[in-house]
Amino acid sequence: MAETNKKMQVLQAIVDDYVSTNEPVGSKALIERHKFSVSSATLRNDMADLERMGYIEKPHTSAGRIPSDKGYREYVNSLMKVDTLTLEEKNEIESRISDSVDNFRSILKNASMTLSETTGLVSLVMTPRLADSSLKQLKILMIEPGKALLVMVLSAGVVKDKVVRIPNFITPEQLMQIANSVEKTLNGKPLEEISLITLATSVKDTDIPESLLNQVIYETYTAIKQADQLDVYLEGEHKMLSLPDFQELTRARDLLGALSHDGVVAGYVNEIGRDNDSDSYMIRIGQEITLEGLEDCSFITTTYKFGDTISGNIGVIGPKRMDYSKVISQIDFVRSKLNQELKKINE
Amino acid sequence: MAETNKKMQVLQAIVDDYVSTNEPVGSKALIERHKFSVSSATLRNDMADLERMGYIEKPHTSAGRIPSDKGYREYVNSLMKVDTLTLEEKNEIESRISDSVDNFRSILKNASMTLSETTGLVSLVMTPRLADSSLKQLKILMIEPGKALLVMVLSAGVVKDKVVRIPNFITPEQLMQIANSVEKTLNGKPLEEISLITLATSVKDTDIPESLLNQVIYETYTAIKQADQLDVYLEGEHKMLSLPDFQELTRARDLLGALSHDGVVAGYVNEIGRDNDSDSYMIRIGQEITLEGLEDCSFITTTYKFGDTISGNIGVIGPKRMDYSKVISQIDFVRSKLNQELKKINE
DNA sequence: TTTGGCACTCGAGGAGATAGAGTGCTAATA
DNA sequence: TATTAGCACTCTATCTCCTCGAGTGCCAAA
Repeated sequence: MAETNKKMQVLQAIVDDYVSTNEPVGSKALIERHKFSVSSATLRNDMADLERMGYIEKPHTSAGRIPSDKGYREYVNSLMKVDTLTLEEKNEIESRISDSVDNFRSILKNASMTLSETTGLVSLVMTPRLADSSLKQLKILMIEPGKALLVMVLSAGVVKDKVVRIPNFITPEQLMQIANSVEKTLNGKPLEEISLITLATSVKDTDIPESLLNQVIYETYTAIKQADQLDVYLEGEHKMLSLPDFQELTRARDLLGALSHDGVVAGYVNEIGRDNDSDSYMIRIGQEITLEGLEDCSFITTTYKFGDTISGNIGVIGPKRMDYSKVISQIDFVRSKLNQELKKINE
Repeated sequence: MAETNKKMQVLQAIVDDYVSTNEPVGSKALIERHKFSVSSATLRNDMADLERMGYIEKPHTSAGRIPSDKGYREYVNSLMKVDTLTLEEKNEIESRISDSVDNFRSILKNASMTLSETTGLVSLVMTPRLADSSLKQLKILMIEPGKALLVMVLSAGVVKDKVVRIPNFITPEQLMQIANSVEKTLNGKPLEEISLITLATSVKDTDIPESLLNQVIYETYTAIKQADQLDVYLEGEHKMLSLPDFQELTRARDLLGALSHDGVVAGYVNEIGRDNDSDSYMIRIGQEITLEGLEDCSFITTTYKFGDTISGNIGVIGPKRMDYSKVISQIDFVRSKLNQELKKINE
């Protein structure tokens, strides 16, 4: 066990070095940079073992070693030390975050940009999953004959609206009547429990012709379902081009191509974050990522909170070879500031 | 004059060839591809003249010629022939555009993606400039004590909303009263004419304490001003990496870096499109573009219409070396379909 | 178990050498 | 006077060859 421990120290040193230099690390360089009390030959033996165990690999015979996915995984799980941000870093983040316009979307976008700037990587902030929030208020306003505005206030204060088409000859009074019934039934209902049937029964005892009702009901229903749509703020894609990891332009091309499907990326992040206790970090490394074109990347994501019940994802996408502990602490700080900021607008 | 005409034919051939091959074009290649009834030596003389006149230049002594910015400009202004899309191309565009969700933002985004896909370049679609539209309806809804929702319906059917903070102790009735006064004054007013003073005078004969009024007025004012914000849908940045022009990664980096400031790009496009009669094309080539990092690009933009009065920009950003006439016809078709689609949702 | 020593491997990068496309210029031609 | 053939020259892209050096694995000694 003691010897395993020793080997893990070597692995840790290799990952640290490789992350900071982006060069395959050899036994000699390792001795120089870290004060191991053994010779390079001994280290070579350990490294050969680590390779046999699958933690590291060599690009070619006469090169140093680089961590494998498994190596990174081990590093992330047990080896890396927690990094703390300097005061300047914190101030920088704090001042960036705090000068958002006080509007939900801007705050998220701003948080995403801040995160990308501080990490130098691609950042990702997603709007909250609303499926498990509930409808606090529903208003239907007549805009003009044939058109109405549906305003939904969800729990935790998110507001969504949609212009919907209604029969031309519905009068404002009739609409109001429908609206009142619908509102009464739906207010407070979790979004997921709302179905066409709930809606239809809510208005069945009015004296408005059914043909009129149906269209309004249907439009309302789709509007509610659409409210749940995930938006994603992906920032800093171009920063990947500056990293030594994606200098090969075919790689860079594939990478940016994959990132351009932000919906796909968001869906994936949503997936891996689905049943995760909040506050913890989801980390996916290299081949663990099942998205085409992102096999050389790592995802680090966590959740931010908006109100008591709903939460969204925030994180970064970077090369496998990234400073995991630093990035995690950066995400962590941005996340906490984001939480504060959101709390502010939510009273 | 006839000889100038001849030279211009040569210039046209050079641009055509260079655009399609991306290789400096030499006198011999030119003879082969186009049926000029002269020898390569004669052509060489003409080319030397064209170079003296500034229309073409050579990368180095023993290479062929490439068009200069001035050369492209001449080509675009007078030489290129109008391209027409094939039926398949039209169908492709049409089917893509027509399956948008019927919601303003989605339609614009979808148009942008379609344009990027068909041209293979970066597309750009901006939300309309609303400054010269007017406020058709203003509604203020109480969400909960201390918070209200401001809904603005602008001329041409655009809807904007914003959650605003109001004094805690304002009652729904008081808010309604304020709202009524404000609505009465503002309805129909062009956004530009609305000022804090207009707002303040609109409510001065109510019996609500001024301190309450002020905050509501102020929030309303900023909300209205913010409604004018330009959004931009920039799609397909990564496609630039596939073009032979940006194979040098420093170039690619600069380019994508510049494009990542979508606000700046949008501002620029807005600027050049400001006083332009609709339906015409704004074309900016190479150095004509005053944005850092985009000196090797060209912008082609035009306007789409939403309703009778307001309009937004649509266009592409590509390398100087692009098939101008083809791209223009592609933009044109997408634009016309977009106009149709927007008309549909606007009744 | 560790270490020094040694032969071996392989890629990065530099130095020529060559081919080929293109040019400008001159002198002959219609 | 405009056009053309011919020719010397230029420059880059590409290929091959070579060397350097970091790194390895393994063996034998400590």
